[in-house]
Amino acid sequence: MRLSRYFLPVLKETPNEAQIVSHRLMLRAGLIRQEAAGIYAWLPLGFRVLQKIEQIVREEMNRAGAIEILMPTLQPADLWRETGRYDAYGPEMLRIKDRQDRELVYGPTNEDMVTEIFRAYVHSYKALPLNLYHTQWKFRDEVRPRFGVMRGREFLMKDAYSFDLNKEGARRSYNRMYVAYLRAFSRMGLQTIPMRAETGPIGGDLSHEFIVLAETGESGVFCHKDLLDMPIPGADIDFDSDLEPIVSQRTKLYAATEDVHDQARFEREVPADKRLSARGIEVGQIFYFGTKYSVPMKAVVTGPDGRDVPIEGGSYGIGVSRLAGAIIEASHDDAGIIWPEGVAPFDIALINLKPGDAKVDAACEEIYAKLTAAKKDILYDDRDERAGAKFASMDLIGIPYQIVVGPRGLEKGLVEVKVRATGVKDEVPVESAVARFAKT
RNA sequence: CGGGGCGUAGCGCAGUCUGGUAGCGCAUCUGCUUUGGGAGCAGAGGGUCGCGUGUUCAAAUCACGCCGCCCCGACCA
Repeated sequence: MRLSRYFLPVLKETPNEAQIVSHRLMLRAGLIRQEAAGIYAWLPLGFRVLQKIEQIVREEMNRAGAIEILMPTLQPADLWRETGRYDAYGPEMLRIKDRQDRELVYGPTNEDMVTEIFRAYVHSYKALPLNLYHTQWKFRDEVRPRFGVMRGREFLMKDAYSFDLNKEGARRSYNRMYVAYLRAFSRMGLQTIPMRAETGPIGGDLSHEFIVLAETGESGVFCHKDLLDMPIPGADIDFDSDLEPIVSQRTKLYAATEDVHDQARFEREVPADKRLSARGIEVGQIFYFGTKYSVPMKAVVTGPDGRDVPIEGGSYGIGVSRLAGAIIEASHDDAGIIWPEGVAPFDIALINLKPGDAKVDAACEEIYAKLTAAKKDILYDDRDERAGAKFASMDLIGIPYQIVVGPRGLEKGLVEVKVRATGVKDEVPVESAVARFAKT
């Protein structure tokens, strides 16, 4: 993409509504535009990041055996009356009437609807386990939206729903999501720690929040430091195998958010030098809720013994739009965003320091063409701007690598390759710059 | 929803207390000079001062009402 033809409205100054660093940087780097309290438009660069995050989540969900669908944002109110949630959900749920006076809600979540879909088609235990998911916009009319996309009212969420014949099956489904989440967040450059979470009226120990440690996190968190060094399961992990060892290796160590934190137990179970008290951002939550929806909605399957049983369910959410903010909170410096490679809007920034100079233009065009042919996404700054302005905006938008091409270096046949995260710069011949990125 | 704050050009702000024909910086446009870490000079364009009602000869400024946004708390992907 040539920057001269792109739409990248970067701001030199910070709009005064933004207080936390991720919000400030998202506005300054031209990722989002606020349209109302807690409601944002995604500009080209931000939309690319959102799509990268969504795609990683999709790949890991598919790998874990979940099946993608797409449910609507608007849902009939009657569906919510079946489970009693129409009244229970409260003013956080946006209620709408259409021209025929039919009642609709803008979905804050999809347990009711997915259960409706399930019961319409699935009647045998042989079809289980089943896990259906989608990534769709949600609306929750938060009392106090804040921190940009970190706590918006409209937000993009991946939500998955598992259906199993019994508790043992549900546990296996839960474990699959647990492992898939570890992998997904890791691919986004995030270190997450699964922590025990509130489970609601169903109880049990089957709910975890996935927490990213960050100073600006909304909740206090407490855990065993060894959780920071746990290996992430590889792409070759067999999701049909028994995942319990991977899960219990973590769950046996203390980890809790302040909501469920037990200081006495923390001190009893964790040696003093292993105790970590910090702040964190919740980027995902998984939980098992049993027959909470299947009973009222009569989502039953016929078991091997010929009797109908309500399915055992779980749901699993990832805040896709929130992740864009959370990643920035976890990865930035004074100059701007530092995108991890997996979610960067472009792979490489190509900076032409002197557009109009035949040799510099030719070198840039060659690099641009070759790396594009190598399937790299390049943001080519071909604008007629001063060098300083180009460096500053590329640092701000945080593309992981910069290739800087100017007349001074080209005299010696060299271009500069800069790593955004470390600031390390190498002067290398054009061919090696291309080779360095074309091979991976 | 309780408490606090803000709304003046695309962005950041001054002007409001003490009413008198709306200003600064950045950005934008034109020209010249510059050109390896957010350039300089000269010129230009851009505002029903959030909206409404009232007070007044006169309202960004005073009064009342409304709307929007931000921050702190109670609640949540």
